[in-house]
Amino acid sequence: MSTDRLSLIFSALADPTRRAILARLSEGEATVNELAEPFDISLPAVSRHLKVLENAGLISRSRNAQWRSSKLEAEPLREATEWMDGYRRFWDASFIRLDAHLRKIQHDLQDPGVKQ
Amino acid sequence: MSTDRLSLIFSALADPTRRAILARLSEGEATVNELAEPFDISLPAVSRHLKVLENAGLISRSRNAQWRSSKLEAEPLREATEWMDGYRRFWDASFIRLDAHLRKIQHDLQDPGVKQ
DNA sequence: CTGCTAATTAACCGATGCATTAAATATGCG
DNA sequence: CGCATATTTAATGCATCGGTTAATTAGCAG
Repeated sequence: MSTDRLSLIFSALADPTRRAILARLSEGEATVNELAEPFDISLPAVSRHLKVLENAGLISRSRNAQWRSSKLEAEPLREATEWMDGYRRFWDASFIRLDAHLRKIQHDLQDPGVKQ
Repeated sequence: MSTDRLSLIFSALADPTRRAILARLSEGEATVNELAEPFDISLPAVSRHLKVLENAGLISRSRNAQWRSSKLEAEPLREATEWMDGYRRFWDASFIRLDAHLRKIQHDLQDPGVKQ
């Protein structure tokens, strides 16, 4: 029960079919049938992938007659990126340089003016 | 079978305990016992979380006597962020403005110089 | 109302995930 | 060697996941 938001987002993204669906939706809204077309899985399976994406906030859906259109909602990706940014200094080259620089300054303050 | 790298990374990140372990490791290497301490789950459970993180490339491990030390490896976070960057224009305000700007330029080229 | 199309829900199934406890393995030390 | 500590593996249980087919719901068109 009570799964936190970030877990919902990451586990929604953990499935390749769902990521493919998001990729398709980045080109525009689509109905369930349209989304299902490229995959050789059944319609109910796609329908449940969409529910997972919706629960994670990654898509929203609207009804137009008997068609349900899905739309990409990228806010959760912002949240996930924000979380990862907390680790940026461990992998981003420019951040690593900044880190080293700050460490050097720190060092120089404690042990200033080494000649040569 | 043959799970792709991104899926491994995202599903490793989908568990709150594992994210907490990464957070702890961002402050420095730690042994299994040290990592287990804040949680009220068994040692074997922690051990398996570490295996998941290792399989995703998010940590590396070394042995020192009977202690196994885990170290954060952030490269997979770079990969995940890179994937998300493909969607940046959908959520990053400055990217959205850029998008609008580019669209305007495109429009002006086709329909130039509307006076006043 | 009937029938058609779109989509979801129900019922089921096998695989995987995450936890447990108990047993096994690895390493250093007296 | 024999023991203590650190960690992993084995065996097990239960819940969730991702798929299926069959049945149901929703909306429009005649």
